[in-house]
Amino acid sequence: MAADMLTQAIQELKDHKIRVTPQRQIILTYLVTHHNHPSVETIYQALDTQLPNLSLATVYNTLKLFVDLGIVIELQNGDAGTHYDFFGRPHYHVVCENCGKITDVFEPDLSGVEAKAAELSGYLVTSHNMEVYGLCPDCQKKLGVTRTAELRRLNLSHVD
Amino acid sequence: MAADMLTQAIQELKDHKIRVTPQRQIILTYLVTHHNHPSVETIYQALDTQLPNLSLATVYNTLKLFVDLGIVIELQNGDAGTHYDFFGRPHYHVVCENCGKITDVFEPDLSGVEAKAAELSGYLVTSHNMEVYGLCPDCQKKLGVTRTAELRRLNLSHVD
DNA sequence: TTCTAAATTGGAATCCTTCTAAAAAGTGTG
DNA sequence: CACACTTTTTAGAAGGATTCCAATTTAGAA
Repeated sequence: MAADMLTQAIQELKDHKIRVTPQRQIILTYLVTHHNHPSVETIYQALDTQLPNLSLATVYNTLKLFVDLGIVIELQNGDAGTHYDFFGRPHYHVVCENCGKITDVFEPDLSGVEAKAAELSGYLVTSHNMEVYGLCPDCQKKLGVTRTAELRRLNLSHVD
Repeated sequence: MAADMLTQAIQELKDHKIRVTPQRQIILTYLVTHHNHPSVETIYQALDTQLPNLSLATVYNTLKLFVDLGIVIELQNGDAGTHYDFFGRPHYHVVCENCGKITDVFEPDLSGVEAKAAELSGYLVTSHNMEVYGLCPDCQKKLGVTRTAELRRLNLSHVD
């Protein structure tokens, strides 16, 4: 549950001797309880009432910290700006190339990939990230595409 | 071979009724023959002698076009700026978290992922991208990390 | 060759992100 | 509890990547 993940993540900060400030707790709580893949701006605005003096720089700093710790991951969806996602459980993302929507898919089973990559590249592998692209159900309807029509179209022109 | 991939990619432009301009041909040729995952700036400077009046905007426009067509893919390596890679053969990338180096790994075998993601998300899936992170062999030496030492370190503090 | 839509150019403008210096707030010690 | 020290936050400036724009040029078709 959410509370567990929060305390676990806060413990992670303590383990690394990183100060647990109100800003960090509140940003972390936001991320644990919202799975909308927020941008920096979204987080900043959402927390305006809780932390009226919160600085954008702090949001940036905090997110970078969380990403370095592996608590949070970064994603791009074609919009300007980076989006963030609490990474409590391994999952990957499917991104809509039309509207930018990001959907979680919990079905990793990519465990072998890291070992294989390490073997082939000589890298000391620490993590991986997988992104799948396509059209979300809503956009399929909006654009009136059927699976076959879409496949035909993709073969002839590019998406604007 | 490279020449084949170039003509094939140019044919792709024609099929989509996209004009084959000198700028596009030259940028495409650069990408087909260089596998250094160049940034926009790298491409711009490399082509300065061939196309003295080339505009940065054209490089941006052209790369976006190629990405939309699926000829080229975008990657980030932690540096500022986006890097590009001709996608003649399916492969994925291993990125060094210390120096930003990007290494190709040709061993997809992720074919099932798209179908699975489509099934679980309802998206009409068109492509996917996989990135693996770690420390490249050079940085392992430079930093004097052994596999076990590194794993221990990763458990205790974050990378700066 | 001529015509038209598409592409390119170069510079301004925009927007995301980082930097900086000063103030504020944790943490440990005596 | 006060002190000293370090980390963190803040606000705004600065930086840098990318996009936008109007004017010019060009590719490709008729």
